[in-house]
Amino acid sequence: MVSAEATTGNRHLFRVRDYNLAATLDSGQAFRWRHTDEAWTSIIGDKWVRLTPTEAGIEARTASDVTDWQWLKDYLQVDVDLEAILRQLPEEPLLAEAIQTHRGLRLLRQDPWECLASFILSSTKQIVHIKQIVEQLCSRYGDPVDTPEGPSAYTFPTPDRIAALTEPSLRALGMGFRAPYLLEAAQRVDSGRLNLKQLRVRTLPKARAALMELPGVGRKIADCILLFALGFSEAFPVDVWVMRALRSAWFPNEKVSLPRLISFSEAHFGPYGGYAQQYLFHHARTEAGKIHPLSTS
DNA sequence: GTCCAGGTTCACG
DNA sequence: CGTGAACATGGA
Repeated sequence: MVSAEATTGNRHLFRVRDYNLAATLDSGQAFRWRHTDEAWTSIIGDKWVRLTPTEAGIEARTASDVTDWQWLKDYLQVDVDLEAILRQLPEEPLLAEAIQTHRGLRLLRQDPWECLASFILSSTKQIVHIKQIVEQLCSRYGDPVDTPEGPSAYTFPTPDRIAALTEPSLRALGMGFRAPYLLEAAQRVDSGRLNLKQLRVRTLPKARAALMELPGVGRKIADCILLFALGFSEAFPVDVWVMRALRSAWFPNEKVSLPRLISFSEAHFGPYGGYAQQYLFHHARTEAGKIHPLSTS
């Protein structure tokens, strides 16, 4: 018996409604997706993937034949009941507006190592630049991947590959003071001193504390890994954009410190706060792009 | 040239 | 706990 989704070959249709592919892949949770004529292309694990939104759902295409598509189903989180999650978020104007504007924005389930390494490189960097550095890292130290045609593609380099590098060779990719942080993280993961997969089955505070033992990983970056890779949907990364959104919408003309905003978000947004955070973040960034950078009113 | 970017760390009240 | 400076680099 063949189920509706058991397509063999290099194409597969994920029947899913309410999935905003553009918002999901371009909202700063993953850094390797490229948008070309209606489709999104990236490397997941060791596979080249192209995704196209269609009426029926998401059409996926790979370079070579695939028999089990579970890895991609997990990555995209197509089985998540988004409506049920959104119903559990507080009903407030700014959040409602963000959800309305970017209806169908989802959270991905990424590889923990790639997510950790990428966000170590993210601190005080614009997303466009993070993408550039990540691509440099992959093309220089990743393994080549089969593609249908076009430019060559590479995997995200494994921890042991990066662990064997030197700080200057990483700095040569333009990552600046983040280079020693990435190197140290790679060495700890490679040596087994940090077991990323095991963090999934720990409590959120313990998993967060384990991540924050890494140099260059504070509360915000730790929460990104917890939310985007380890499945902790209550994690709520507070970056500059979310910080501004929280201050303007929840604490207008009040001086609220970052630690207070963090404890507020922890108590206020609940078990799926991470979704609220991602809507607020994406909404803030896209709204900012619509107005002139210098118009502050 | 100036400002800012999905922050973290360290020093100091 | 709260604040301020330093940290590299490049896009706007």
